[in-house]
Amino acid sequence: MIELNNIRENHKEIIKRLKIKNFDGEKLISELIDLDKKKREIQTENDALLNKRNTISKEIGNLFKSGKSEEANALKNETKSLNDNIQELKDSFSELESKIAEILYQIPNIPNADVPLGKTPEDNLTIFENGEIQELPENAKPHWELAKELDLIDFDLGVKITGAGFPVYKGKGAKLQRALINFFLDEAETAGYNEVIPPLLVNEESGFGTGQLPDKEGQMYHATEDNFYLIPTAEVPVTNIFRDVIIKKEDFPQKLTAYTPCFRREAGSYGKDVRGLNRLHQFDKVEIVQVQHPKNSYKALDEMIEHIKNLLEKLELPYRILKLCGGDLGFTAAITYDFEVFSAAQEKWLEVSSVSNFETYQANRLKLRFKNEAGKTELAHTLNGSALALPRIVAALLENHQTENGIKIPKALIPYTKFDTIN
RNA sequence: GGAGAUAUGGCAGAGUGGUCGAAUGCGGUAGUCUUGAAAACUAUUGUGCGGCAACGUACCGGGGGUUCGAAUCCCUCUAUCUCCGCCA
Repeated sequence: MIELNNIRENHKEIIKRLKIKNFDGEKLISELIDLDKKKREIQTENDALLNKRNTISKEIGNLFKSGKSEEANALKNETKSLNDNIQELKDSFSELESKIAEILYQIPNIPNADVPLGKTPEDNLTIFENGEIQELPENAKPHWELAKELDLIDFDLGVKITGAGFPVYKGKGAKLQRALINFFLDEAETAGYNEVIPPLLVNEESGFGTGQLPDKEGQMYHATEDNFYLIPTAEVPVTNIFRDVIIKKEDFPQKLTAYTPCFRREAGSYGKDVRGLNRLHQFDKVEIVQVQHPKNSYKALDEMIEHIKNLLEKLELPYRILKLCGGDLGFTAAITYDFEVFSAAQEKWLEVSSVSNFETYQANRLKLRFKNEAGKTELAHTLNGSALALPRIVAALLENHQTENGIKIPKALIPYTKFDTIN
């Protein structure tokens, strides 16, 4: 969430910037400033009372020690009314505090000044395009047909075992998954990321830390018995490694990568868009996460973009990079770049990666800080990106690399699949 | 799942009602000494909130209670450890 200090000092600028996200923060923020002012007044008042009580208590102690119990008992009465007062102030203080928190949770991250204006995905800015969009043979098929014919993925079997959106990968289809995961992890390691294997279920606190909670619990599966959530992305457990951490500045940057399955409920979308691998409830993803000194976070973002470009080029897929417009930007992101690959047989672009800088928004929730040059604690910046999400990559690989003799595996991937064709 | 024990600063570890934000040791930082380093010595060294600051205030696993006053007493939750059971 946004830092209260920042809102106190720059509320006009913040309201203006939030408009890029099509978020009207005027009312909430003025309410916030009001509550904050009241809260500080109460604290000052209460601190003075507490000070008084502490002083008196000490005196009582001393009096008892020197045997003057009558005087001590007289003082006791004095603290009675003080305590009533203190309790009252304490109550209104915590009430104000929770009201403030509640409002802060409702305000999205401030978009970077560089974020383009716009309301819908159509307004996203294509900033880069690479790779030939190849001519496919006349009888080119979409991936769900290819997957069925080649017996790579069994969607119906998944329906039987669990439900729609939980496919079963078989034979070379399963091996292709494993190959991609290993390929992505190796590439991330080469780029300096340390691999971790985090839990796939997280507690409530972790959900708050990265911004899935409150309000967005609908996207997550919830194990109510133990109040755990199935992770929608490795971002959640991996970023929460740094919850409540003060890192040494020489430990910057922190670069982690993790392969995990991801679970998304994603209710409410039907039809062609969710066909085959386009949208699943369970899918595999390799995530990259960075914790950075604020000075370097945008450099790190560029580096992450380069990393993902490299992956797509090695997979020989035509892709483009979009800079998300304000309206399409996520709640917690300051800026986001989406990577899309072209699905030849479906004749559309599929999102395969999303790279974001959250600046201090998550760090503030996580209390992820470092000591700056002046010795003060300061919030770090967090970033993450998919590198990459598997299903749509698989879809694009099948569709784009289909030939009359089967599916051709890109050269970079053959050492991992140990086969060069699927037929 | 059953029984018992424990939870204190970066770490180890004292502290069982007031003078405790907390002894001591290790570690960190700065300095003295040294050509330099080590050793030794000296000082300093948690976090949040309010305040320009002085300073005030809160925090001893979390929450609640008793008390004029709680790290210390009571209740409760959670985590860890040991033993038993079960299991991969």
